[in-house]
Amino acid sequence: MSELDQQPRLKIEPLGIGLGLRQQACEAIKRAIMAMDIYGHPEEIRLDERQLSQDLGVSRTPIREALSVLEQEGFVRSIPRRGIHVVRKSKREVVEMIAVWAAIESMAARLAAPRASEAELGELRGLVEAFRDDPSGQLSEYSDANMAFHRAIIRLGGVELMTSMTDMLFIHMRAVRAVTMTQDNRAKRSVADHRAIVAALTARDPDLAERLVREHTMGLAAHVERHGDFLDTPDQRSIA
Amino acid sequence: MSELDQQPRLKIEPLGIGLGLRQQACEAIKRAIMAMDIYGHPEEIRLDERQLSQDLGVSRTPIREALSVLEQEGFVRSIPRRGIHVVRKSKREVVEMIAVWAAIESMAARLAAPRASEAELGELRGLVEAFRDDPSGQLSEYSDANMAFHRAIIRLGGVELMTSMTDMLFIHMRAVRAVTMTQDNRAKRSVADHRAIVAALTARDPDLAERLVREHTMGLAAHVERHGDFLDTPDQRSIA
DNA sequence: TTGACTTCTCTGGTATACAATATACTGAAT
DNA sequence: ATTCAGTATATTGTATACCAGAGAAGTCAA
Repeated sequence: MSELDQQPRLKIEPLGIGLGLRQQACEAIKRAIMAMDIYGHPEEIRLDERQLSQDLGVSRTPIREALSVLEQEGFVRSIPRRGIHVVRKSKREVVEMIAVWAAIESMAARLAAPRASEAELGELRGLVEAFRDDPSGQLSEYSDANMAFHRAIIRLGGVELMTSMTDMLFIHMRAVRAVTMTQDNRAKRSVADHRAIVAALTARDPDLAERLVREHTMGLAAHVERHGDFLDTPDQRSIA
Repeated sequence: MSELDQQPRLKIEPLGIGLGLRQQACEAIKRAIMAMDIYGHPEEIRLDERQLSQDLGVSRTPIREALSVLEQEGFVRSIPRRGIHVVRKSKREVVEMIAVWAAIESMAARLAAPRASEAELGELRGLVEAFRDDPSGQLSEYSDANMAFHRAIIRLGGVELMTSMTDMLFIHMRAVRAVTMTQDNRAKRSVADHRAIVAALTARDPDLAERLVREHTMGLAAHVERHGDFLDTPDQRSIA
């Protein structure tokens, strides 16, 4: 076994092969979907299997399998003979996703309060204090740090399933984050909430940590409920 | 439009057509997986695409797409040129699923406390009181009623995403339920817990309802943590 | 002029054929 | 006898060809 270390082995990356063409197509399409601003233009975004297949240079078969996965993940919706289109989450769906997120993260915070090491809490504190002053100027950076903070709390809960499930939710909410962050001076208040959450975790208070996380995230849900009408202004009747 | 009503039209169900052959295959395979006792025999359960295709009478293409979905849902795992096998959830994975379930259901209970109508609470009470005496004799029936109770609470939360997400978790835990129910006189204590939960909801106490649901379900998680070693006795090294 | 019917085309759904790879078995050489 | 290598087979991954259904447009009749 020790030969593995001294072996030069020119670590060539299994580029393309070995990972399955389906996963590549899946990732590529997912990136393409996230790259475009779904909520920017109001018309339906349709996906053509043949177009995608010749764009990616592969056959339709892996494209279709990738689209199956994406449909299962909720990114696209396939109507039998009508086409495949990118789903546009309605306000209600976004609010529901935030509620599930709040449920999971608050439980994670409860679990994290006794579990987290001092070092982990230190990292968490670093994520918050980097934007202790008004983050309004660097909203994009703060948005990333914000997500990193919440993901860190969930990770500290020690339940990997929570991490994977919320990661999927976060991907969906990626397009919504930026907009909500700009409204209503939420970024500034967010920092204060985060500091209180870290304090509760440092005090090893599960009940308080759980409550703060829940109220913080459910506050976002209420905010989207009030000001998130832009999500389904065009027509959610076309989907429903 | 009124002609549609008087049209005899022999309402034939779109059996096979109209729903997509993929979904049918997906459902069929899922049912087959759930039908067999996964944790009964220790050997790996392998699935052969061609076998499935000729069993179901369709080509391999829809089978493959169905398996893609099932893999995404966590029922099967596909190793590139090695085959597809049914996943056997490890004890850790089951405990994590229960923890996520607890997170979601406790939040649902919190939301349900102010929302639920008296009629809905009455139905809930009916589910509990049907087994007010010792349910040890009818464990199978009680197991179903137990699941119905928890699903009802989550439904009362009013967040549909919670229902769909936990339904997926429940499907996975279906094989585990029966075993855990028989151990340690859990069924009897379960009834008492459920009655307390209904009382908290009836009293419109969100905090108490949340706490009771959480402690009840996390108690199950702790129970599986202690006595659920049968889940990965054979070899979870073959997967990991 | 308008409405209904027919046809054409575009799209996704399905099936089959082909290619690549991993495993297992067999043979030979040491 | 044991081990290594090569080949064969089995199984999955990919591509292409074909089919069916839905929508739109055009034409004919009232």
